[in-house]
Amino acid sequence: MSELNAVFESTARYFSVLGEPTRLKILHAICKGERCVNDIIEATGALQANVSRHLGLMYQAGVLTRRREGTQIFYRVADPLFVELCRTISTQVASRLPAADSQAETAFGFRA
Amino acid sequence: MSELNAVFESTARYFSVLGEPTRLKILHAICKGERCVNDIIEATGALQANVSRHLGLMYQAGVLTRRREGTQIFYRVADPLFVELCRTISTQVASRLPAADSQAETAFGFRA
DNA sequence: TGCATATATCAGCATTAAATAATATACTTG
DNA sequence: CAAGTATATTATTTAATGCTGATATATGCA
Repeated sequence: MSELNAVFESTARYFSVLGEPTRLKILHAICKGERCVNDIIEATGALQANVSRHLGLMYQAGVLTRRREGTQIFYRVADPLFVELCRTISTQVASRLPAADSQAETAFGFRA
Repeated sequence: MSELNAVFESTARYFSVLGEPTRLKILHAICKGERCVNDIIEATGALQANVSRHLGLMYQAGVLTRRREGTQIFYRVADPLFVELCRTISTQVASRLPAADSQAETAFGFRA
């Protein structure tokens, strides 16, 4: 029974990875295919150090995958499940948002 | 483009609801069927006030559903999807946990 | 070898968000 | 009124974020 606590805490940490706007922005930026860090920086408008930290965090959590090509590194979502997850939740969440319904459909490539 | 930020923030808040060990413990406690608050308090070992707050939080987030019967209130998971979600993630997460594999199968009623 | 580019990492700081505990109080129903 | 829950308050603590800036690593190219 007590060992389950470890599972709960790890799982919580996992969900927390997805519980941050900037990281969702990053996921959104690469949900249609891999992108190099520079592209992600531009897409999110965040600072390089911050983007790198978030990418490293998501990579370690197993949400993202890396691939090096020359001097740049391409990130992609490890499992399509994550994107679908974000899409599902964001669609449901957006349906409760005032007058943001139209935008919901563009998040995470819904029907894009 | 800027309105998407609202979606990202709401979605992040949503995932954050699942990103807390005590709340996952609560979900685990009621994943097989509805439970009254007292049962949940016992199952989690948390204080009544805290449990109530977590329950209220998850209820408002749309994760839980309420039902009153006399003086007690029964909570249940709003959508089986959530439980499956937790099960999926916790199973994957637990597979990386040292020597906790056996426990993973009991979390959120996996193969129970 | 040496330099430039792309990315990662680290440190320090200010701010904010959230959790917990503890306690008290209010509400609802029988 | 009693039992079961919800809510509110306060204090404390923990942790995450962003920013700035500096530094480190890896690759490619001259």
